[in-house]
Amino acid sequence: MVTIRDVARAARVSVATASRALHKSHLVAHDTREAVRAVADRLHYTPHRGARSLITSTTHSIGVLLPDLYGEFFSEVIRGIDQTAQGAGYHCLLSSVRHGGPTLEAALRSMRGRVDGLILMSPEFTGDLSKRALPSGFPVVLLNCPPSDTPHDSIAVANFEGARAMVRHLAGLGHTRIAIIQGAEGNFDAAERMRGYRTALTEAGLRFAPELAVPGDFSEAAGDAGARALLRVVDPPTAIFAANDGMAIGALYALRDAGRRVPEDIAIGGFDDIPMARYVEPALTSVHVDISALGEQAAGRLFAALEGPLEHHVSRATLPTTLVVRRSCGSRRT
Amino acid sequence: MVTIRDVARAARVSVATASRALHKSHLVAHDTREAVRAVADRLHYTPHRGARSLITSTTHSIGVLLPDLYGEFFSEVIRGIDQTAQGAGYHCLLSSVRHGGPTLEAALRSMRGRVDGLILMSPEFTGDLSKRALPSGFPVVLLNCPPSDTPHDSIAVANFEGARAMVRHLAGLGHTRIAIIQGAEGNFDAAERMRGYRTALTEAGLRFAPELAVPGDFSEAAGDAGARALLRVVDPPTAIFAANDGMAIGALYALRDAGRRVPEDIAIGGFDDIPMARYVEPALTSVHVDISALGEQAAGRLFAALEGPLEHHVSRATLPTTLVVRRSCGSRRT
DNA sequence: CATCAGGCTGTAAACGTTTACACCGGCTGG
DNA sequence: CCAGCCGGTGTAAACGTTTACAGCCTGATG
Repeated sequence: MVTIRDVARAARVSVATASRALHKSHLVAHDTREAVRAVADRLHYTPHRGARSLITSTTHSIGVLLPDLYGEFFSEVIRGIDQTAQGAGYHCLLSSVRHGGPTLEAALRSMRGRVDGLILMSPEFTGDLSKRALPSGFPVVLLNCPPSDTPHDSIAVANFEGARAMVRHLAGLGHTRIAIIQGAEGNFDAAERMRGYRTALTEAGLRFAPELAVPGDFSEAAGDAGARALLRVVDPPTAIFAANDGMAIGALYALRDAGRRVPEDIAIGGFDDIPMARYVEPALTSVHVDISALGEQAAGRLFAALEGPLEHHVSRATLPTTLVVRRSCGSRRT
Repeated sequence: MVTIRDVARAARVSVATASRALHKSHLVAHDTREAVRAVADRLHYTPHRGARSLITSTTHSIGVLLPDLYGEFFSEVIRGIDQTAQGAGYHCLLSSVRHGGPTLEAALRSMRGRVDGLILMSPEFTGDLSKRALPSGFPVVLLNCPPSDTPHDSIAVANFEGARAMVRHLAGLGHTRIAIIQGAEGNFDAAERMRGYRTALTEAGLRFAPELAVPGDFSEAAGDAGARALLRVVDPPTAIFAANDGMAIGALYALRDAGRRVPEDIAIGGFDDIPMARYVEPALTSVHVDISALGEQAAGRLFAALEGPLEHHVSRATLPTTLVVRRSCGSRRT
């Protein structure tokens, strides 16, 4: 391994000068600087990050903690984060907290000392984190986490408003029996979408019917099963709001299989507006979320906190959603 | 920040004993060890990774370099890698090499000194990497990269065999005008699938017709456009092989829009077998790839090289694919 | 001419670990 | 009773950086 000492020796300067030439350039004479840089280049010198971080107590990396990774949702989030991080000269240390695996706290511990800040996405996160696992004042941005009293920035998708808009739209089309296939149990996004559903029902003067709210877990299979269950209730729904597009597509499959026409017999709406939504048959009405923007903003907030930790006050942002009407809800052709 | 000195002082032992108590436990008396650990716990001590890596010249992280992140393909790969890495006590430093962004070499440089090994996925990778950007002997596993003469392990999906099996199947159903919607230009996966397509044609006694090979880029929109183009050729195809499922779904959309029935008028096959494939209408015949296994195996190979660098010889593995026949190709109902 | 400023460079001390080496008892075996 | 071993512990040196401090030289100012 070639160290800065080797560079200094080869360039016939001291290590101090070498170090300065490489990144505090204004303190060193022009010729010396160029000479050192040439030598460093020739020797393929790369500074040892560990040693540097020992001195500066900074790593130029951020940690990204996600729940189990699946679907294009996460790759979009990661893309947004990574893009912003690269722009700021940071690296992303990624870790997923799987259900069976090590706990959130263990994951946090293992990241301590490796990262300057953290983006934590944990829709099932219950709240009391920073107390134990993190140095107080450690920069953290919460992504789609349930609100908590911890003093951290947070960014979330407007789940409530999006779901509400969808259900309001369905009600506006004259539906009175509107069902929901819910997201995963204990999931914050799922809970918020459910809340939006109920609120929209009330606002439309409709009563919440427990038999029209079936459980799900965001998978296509759950949408399939959910739709089948809904077809069996005594006074079946004329519209179904699936808490994400995957389940909506599963539901489409089940309805087709049962001989129901969409949207003529029954309307369907999803959530997320994944790219595929407009290509299924019928094209899926959904709630559009700019997922990579979610990642970008989270990273952006984190870097803001990192670069200027002065006068930082906790912010809670919400990423807006927009209703995208296509054929599956029957309002008009798109 | 609480250091090992603090722990040592609080436990009334030397730093050496403290250090040993924490991970070379057999060298220290039972009581001392427990005492030190209790203190470390109470103080929330976490070792400074930089300092440790300075001594051991090891980081316990691996770098993961991916092309632009999109679709569920990548989140699956990452999932597989991360899972294996966590099992081995490693972290993943993730970076994507975007088209407009910094070059592959820059990305490699920025990872130097931060990671013990590297997983590089770059279907457009041209070959001459290790020479300059990496210390020689640095453990690298290549994922879906074009074969090169660099002395690195590599793992790839059996693109050629999968595509060949698909096209052979279509030919076996009696189709003689079989088209392909190709993957991205310059992409190795795409090229291999194309090669499988041509080989299968030849094996079936069919002639390659250039007008039946339209370009694409793995996106739904490209599948849409590709299918429309294919409908316009003078003697249109009776079967289409789309180089991935996204394009196949785009093609389904276009065909439906043009009033063609699938599979009665025209058969369709995809590649990847994404979860959604079985839920579209008609259910999509595809080539199944266990994507997360790809990541797992890559990580596995890397750790094998890291833990025991002795007697390591370059290996090239191929992840098998299986043809999944569903309704879209018309052979039978599933 | 003496002094001083300021640009440039070098010396050496830190940062938090791990570990080679030395040390110190107490026990065993001759 | 002594030599030697061994389990348990401490001291201090390394790892590769950054940076405070000091020093040197040149040129300008009094």
